[in-house]
Amino acid sequence: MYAEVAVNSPVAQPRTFSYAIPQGLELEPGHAVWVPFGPRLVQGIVFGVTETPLFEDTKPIDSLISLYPLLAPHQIEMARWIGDNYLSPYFYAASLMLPTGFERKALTFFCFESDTPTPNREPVTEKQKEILEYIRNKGRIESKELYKALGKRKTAPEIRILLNLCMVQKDYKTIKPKVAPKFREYIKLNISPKEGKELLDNTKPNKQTALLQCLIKATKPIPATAARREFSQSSVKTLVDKEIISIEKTRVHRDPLAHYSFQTAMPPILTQAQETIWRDIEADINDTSDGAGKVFLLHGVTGSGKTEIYLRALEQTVAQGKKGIVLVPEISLTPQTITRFSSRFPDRVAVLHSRLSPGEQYDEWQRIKEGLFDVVIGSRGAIFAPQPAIGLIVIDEEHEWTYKQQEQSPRYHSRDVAVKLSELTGATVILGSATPDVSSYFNAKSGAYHLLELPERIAKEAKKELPEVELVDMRDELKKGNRSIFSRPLSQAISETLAAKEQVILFLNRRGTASFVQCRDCGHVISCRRCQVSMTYHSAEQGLICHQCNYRTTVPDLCPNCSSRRIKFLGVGTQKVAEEVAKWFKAARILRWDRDVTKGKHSHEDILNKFLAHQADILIGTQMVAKGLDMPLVTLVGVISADIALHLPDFRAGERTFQILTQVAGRAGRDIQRGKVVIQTYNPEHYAVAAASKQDYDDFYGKEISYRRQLNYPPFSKLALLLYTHNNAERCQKEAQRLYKLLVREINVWGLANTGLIGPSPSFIERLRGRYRWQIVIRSQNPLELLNKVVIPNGWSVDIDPVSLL
DNA sequence: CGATGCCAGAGT
DNA sequence: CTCTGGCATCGT
Repeated sequence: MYAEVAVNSPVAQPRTFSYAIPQGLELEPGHAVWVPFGPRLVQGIVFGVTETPLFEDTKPIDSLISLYPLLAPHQIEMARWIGDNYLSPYFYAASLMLPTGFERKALTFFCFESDTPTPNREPVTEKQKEILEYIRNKGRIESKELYKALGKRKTAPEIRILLNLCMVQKDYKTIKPKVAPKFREYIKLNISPKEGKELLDNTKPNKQTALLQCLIKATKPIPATAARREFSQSSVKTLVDKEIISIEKTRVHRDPLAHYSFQTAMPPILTQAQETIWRDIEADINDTSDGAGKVFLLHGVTGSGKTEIYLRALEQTVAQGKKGIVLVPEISLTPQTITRFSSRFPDRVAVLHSRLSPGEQYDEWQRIKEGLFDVVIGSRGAIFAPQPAIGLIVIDEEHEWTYKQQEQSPRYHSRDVAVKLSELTGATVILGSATPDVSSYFNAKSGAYHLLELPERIAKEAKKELPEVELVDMRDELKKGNRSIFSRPLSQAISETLAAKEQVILFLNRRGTASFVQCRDCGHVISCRRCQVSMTYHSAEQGLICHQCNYRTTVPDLCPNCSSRRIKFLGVGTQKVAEEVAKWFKAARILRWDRDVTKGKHSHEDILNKFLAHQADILIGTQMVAKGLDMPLVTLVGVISADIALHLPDFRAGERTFQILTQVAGRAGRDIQRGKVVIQTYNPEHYAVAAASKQDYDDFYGKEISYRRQLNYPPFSKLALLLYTHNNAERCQKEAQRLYKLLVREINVWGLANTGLIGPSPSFIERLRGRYRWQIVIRSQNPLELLNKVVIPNGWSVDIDPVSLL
């Protein structure tokens, strides 16, 4: 029998490699194994078992890593799908689903075998004798150590000859896993309490008897470390030697929720609106026939009760004997959120996210696989939790781009993985958002997903109303001589709110560093006439560059729109805003919340708690302040500038702006007070800003989707972003141009008329960590058509369905 | 990824 | 001619 194995190596070409299964080894798909690969031993995952090999000259599998398969059959299917669709090696795709710390390496050793060459041919050279002598002295030596001592360049080829002559032998040693189960030693009494008491009565009191006394009285197991500390090492050891006590190792679980306690909560009664959509979801959860589950897109404004629907759906799923996975954005994984879920499923909730320690991740994974949890709640990667019998997947705030892995090789999107998972397992999927991703909404409208709407906030009285939004045209402010970053309506509103002892959030959408160029009089932004994206100012070249098509131009002296001379480079950060606030509102206590001040593990929590406790009046921050957190005392939200994200050279700029403005506006007045939102902008007439100020998703969607259709952007096409990075600017550009030509040729050869290329052009972030970046975007109905025909050269990264083109 | 092989350029 | 650094290639 033969196994198809995905090996831990970045090879993309053959996706699995064939190995012979040694006699007596029972293998199933999903087993983890060690296999010889090239000159060393690597880890692999068995993807399939066959009678005949797909490759003639197979080597045998070295050994088994896990006694039981680590992956379920549907997970192997998933790994295949991820590998094929995101163009990543199968092993990397599979390792998303493996426990933390699974990946290990094997060391290579050489040992002395014989003085005489076995196929007795040529005499061994002096150099070979020297190496052989060295190895003989050491007996067994690690390859790296040998190379360090004798020089790799000279030694490595000679070693190969010595191996061939059977004078030296090679073997491997696998290093220990980085993460392993944790054990704690407990003391066990080997005699009955009665015998113990008798013993105490007949012995003179000392440390040993004190310990014994303690053990007899104890109601729960006593850890050995505590006993040694309390009563001395030797007394414990002596009692062990006398066989009165023994030390037992017990597996302990590193539990991220160990320090929380939850009160059981009862489900509230659903509102009429909730009840209506609930029936659709309930029907699909109860439908246990084979085939894919439905994908629901739950579009509901902030405070409309989406979470209660998720909880209901989870309860129904559990009632069907199945389990659920809930994804929330990393930033929302607060005690608030976890409590909400845990109080409905006491002790049945596992959490999984990257801020847990490796040990915690490992233990949660193990226990999830054992089926101990009804609900797994976590961030992006939790979609791969080994939850048995998945019946429901919830993705909250589905429009969030943290669900897309961007930085590392399987550049997957959790939403798309969830949809595939539903296909494989029949699980129901609920995607929830107040501002759905345009592509998701399109899918829902076109019938691929099922659209459910919750149009109203569910609360009493004033709370039910959405906040009042005021758009402030900053051009008017300038005309009236106000040059500060606060418009008069905003500074007045801040004063009033502070006077009422309520809280303010100031939001600044500041991402990246490059500025855009804007006319101070008419608000006109210089943009590329071919791509309709704003052009970026580059100080090095003192000019403007389009990051989509590399079109270059100089900064005009006069505004092309109104001929004003007042053309400015724009860009203000949270730091600057904080300084200004301090200057203008001297009495206000200010708190900043952005990436600069959230380095530590609990810093998010600390800042939030401080603000919730009203130890600050004004919270100034970036995206983080916009997320779905309840801050009851906040009655004013000020958006310093709605425009920065708007002019990023990305076709999703409008969507981003709309989402972030709508989300941040939703922070105001979540309690009894009616909230107020002030949005400052130079583009009050821009559809994304205008729609956000009305909190009107349909209006925004209508305009955005027609723009996408017109310019053939997703969802009307699919994109793939090819990125090349290099230390040398010129080589980077050359390589990008070379691949571009190659791609053009392939498109012509295969007649892929509907495949378009955008670029090559420098990335918006031109240089990152000292490396230059150039990119090419493939745009077609299916970029894989082209990508599967070309071998993407070394050094390029491929991102299918990129979430950003920067 | 890590071993290997090949090539060009520097030092002899 | 050898040594070195930089690469492309290979791996079942």
